[in-house]
Amino acid sequence: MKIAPKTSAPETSSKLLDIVIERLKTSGGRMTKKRERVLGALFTMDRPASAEEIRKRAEFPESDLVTVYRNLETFEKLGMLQRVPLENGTHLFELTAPDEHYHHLICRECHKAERLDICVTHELIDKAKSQGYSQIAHVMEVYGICEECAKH
Amino acid sequence: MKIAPKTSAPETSSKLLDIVIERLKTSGGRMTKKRERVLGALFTMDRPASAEEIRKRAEFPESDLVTVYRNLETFEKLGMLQRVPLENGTHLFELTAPDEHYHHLICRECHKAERLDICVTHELIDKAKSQGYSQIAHVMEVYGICEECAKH
DNA sequence: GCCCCTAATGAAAGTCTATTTCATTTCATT
DNA sequence: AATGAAATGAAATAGACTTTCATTAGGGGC
Repeated sequence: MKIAPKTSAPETSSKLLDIVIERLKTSGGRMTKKRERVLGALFTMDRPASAEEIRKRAEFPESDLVTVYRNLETFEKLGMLQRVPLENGTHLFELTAPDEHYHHLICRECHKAERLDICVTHELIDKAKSQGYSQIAHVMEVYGICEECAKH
Repeated sequence: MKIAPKTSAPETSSKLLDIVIERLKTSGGRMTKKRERVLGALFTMDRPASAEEIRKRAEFPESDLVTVYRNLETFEKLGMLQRVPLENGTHLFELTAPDEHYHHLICRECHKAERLDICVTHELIDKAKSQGYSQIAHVMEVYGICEECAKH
């Protein structure tokens, strides 16, 4: 399956679902029953969730966790799914608008993550404090391919 | 081993090593030969490194990776070590000034991480671009204990 | 210097998220 | 319906990190 390059398509009034389906077709992907259920699960979530939570929400047997992972990977490559890193090295997953990405306020204990609409560190922390969060920590890391690696 | 509360001690001219040792003693910890080697490794690093890299630098046999992890955990609890999350869910580690923390510019390929002195997202990205990084992505997440969890 | 308590270590097994392999099934296009 | 590639299922694997438990060794008190 080839994955389409990330184009900032003109934002029409079509829903996220339509965009996903369109991108899927464009890239040679198919809409299967399982994939529909995973998508459905992602759509009903109001916050990022773990692969395991998504499996349950899609009403898949435990053995189908691998299908969830594979679908998440697909949506990620389509530029419509974001991986939210937790402090323990695991991830939550969430559908996004095309090629968008979000930041979150994440409970260190229950891992509930809620989306934030600001993107500046001290504002984020103020926001967290004002919402009653304690023991606040944050990560902000920039990833990229360095010039040296880009040559190879 | 009890861990001392994070106090912002008045910044004297004492070196980082002295501070680590002092905090260690205060919290009931000991300075062992192995710990000295791990600390030594951390001190000679000019950038965050993986536990495995630290093991090599400390000239430990492979079986002592667990000792590295345990020491990293100790230093982290002392408020003098930061875990830098990578995109793949693993971490790099780096000594920090007491209760400080840093952000980094990390190569998505070789995982080389260099410290940044700015803390605002768009500035970070501009900096990354100006340094020739490509395929730039970043994470900025805020972690904390939510009010609900704090009650339990 | 010697005791003694407790922290730290060593070895090995265990956890857990996530990925890979490969045979089989299923989609969607012709 | 036939066909070729994509998706799935089952099971094994990867890999970072943790835990258990017996043993060793700091370092304060004497």
